[in-house]
Amino acid sequence: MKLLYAEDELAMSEAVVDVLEYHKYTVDAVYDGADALYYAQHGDYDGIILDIMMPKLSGTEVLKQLRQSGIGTPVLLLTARGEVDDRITGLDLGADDYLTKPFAMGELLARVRAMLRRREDFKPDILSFGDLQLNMQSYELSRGSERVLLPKLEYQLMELLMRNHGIYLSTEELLTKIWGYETESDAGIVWVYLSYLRKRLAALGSTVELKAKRGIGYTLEAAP
Amino acid sequence: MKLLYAEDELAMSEAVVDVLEYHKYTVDAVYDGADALYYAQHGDYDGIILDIMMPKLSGTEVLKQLRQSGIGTPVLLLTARGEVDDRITGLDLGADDYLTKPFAMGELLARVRAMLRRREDFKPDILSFGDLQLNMQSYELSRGSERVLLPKLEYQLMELLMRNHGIYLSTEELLTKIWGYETESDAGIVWVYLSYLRKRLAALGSTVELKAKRGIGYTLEAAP
DNA sequence: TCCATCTAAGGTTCCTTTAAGCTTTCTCTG
DNA sequence: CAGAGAAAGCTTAAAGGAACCTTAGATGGA
Repeated sequence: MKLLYAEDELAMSEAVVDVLEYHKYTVDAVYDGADALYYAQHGDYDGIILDIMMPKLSGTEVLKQLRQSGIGTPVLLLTARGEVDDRITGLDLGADDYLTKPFAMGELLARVRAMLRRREDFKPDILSFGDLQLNMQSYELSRGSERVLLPKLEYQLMELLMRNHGIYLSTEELLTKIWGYETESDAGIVWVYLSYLRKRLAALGSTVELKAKRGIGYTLEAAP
Repeated sequence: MKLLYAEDELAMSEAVVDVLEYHKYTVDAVYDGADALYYAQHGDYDGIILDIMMPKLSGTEVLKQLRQSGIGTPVLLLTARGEVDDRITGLDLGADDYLTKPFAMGELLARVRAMLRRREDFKPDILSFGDLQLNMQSYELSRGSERVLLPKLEYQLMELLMRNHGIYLSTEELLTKIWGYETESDAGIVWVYLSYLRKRLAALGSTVELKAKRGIGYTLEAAP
């Protein structure tokens, strides 16, 4: 799950990013409204968290322009106490939720989860494919009674592959979807993690194979 | 989906090309009106994006000459604010849509999608011809329960032939459409791949034949 | 100190291309 | 109209290289 977080106050931003990343989200942080708009339009995010008070472009303005350009990514607005008018404006403009500063991290997480769930219509907590189950709460990959706890990146890669089984995802796609829009890493890092995942599949004795197709990409395949 | 994008401002061009390619379009970029016209007439594009203000030949002039030479490829015009007259001219000349600069990338993408959809109506994920099916997501060619996973170039060739069954495609046409407009390879490589495909058809026991017509080209034919 | 992540390097595989020899079809000429 | 020659088309084997894979060890944060 990839989030964009726009907040101009640096200390605040770092704290929130830490918490979100700890909870396995991929987070791109930006520090003003102009960047927020640019990233939201160019990147491929599952959700956006916008502070309202920002340099260059306010959060509400970013939201307005986003919706005008036809981008429906769910947005959570952060409002300072007393900015009630902005809050109302935000909801009118198509925000999915708002949160008043200061807030508890737990509450932010709950709102983010709710926001993402709401959009997906119905998001089960367990993803299945072949003889495998991926628990999205505990990050455990299991086959019958065998189970492993996946590290963050392996989990994200596995989730992406399971959601798109049967469809080939290119190295570049995996790279930008997991490592972020403007990572400096190259294809090699993806190969390393694909290799890690194959090892996991083998260790679990799964019948699921991670297939590569030269020049096309990767996909999961369940042996008969 | 293959797009031609004509824009003289380099920074702008690069940004847009990035976004379009990220969204899986194949993009050829040119930087003046003369090139735009040449490429549009000689290449095979699903859509064309034309800036109006360009060196050598304006976007509207390019559009006019294109339509005069009987090329109906959908065109999206980019107009700077205030060039309203040009915009109207453009629509009269047969542009499919226009977009005023500056624009949001999301909006551009939406317009491009709409433009292509308008022409294509609906694009299925499975191409069928005779007793064959080609799965465009898994790259599998199948006849009943028999199936093969095609390598990239064989797949592209098969897709092209299936889309144009009954129409003869010349060696040069196949070469430029698959290997690209300015490849150094020659006809021989096409023959090699046609031969590979024949082998695939035989292995699947298909009734479909890949016919050659000397000096004309190739097409698929389903035996009764 | 442990664990997740990344870098680097060497190894492997499969796709693409080249090249060469063969067959078929067309055309030109006697 | 027959036959030679040329051009186009066909097939296969094998080289070459890019894409892919794996591992070991470095790095850095908790």
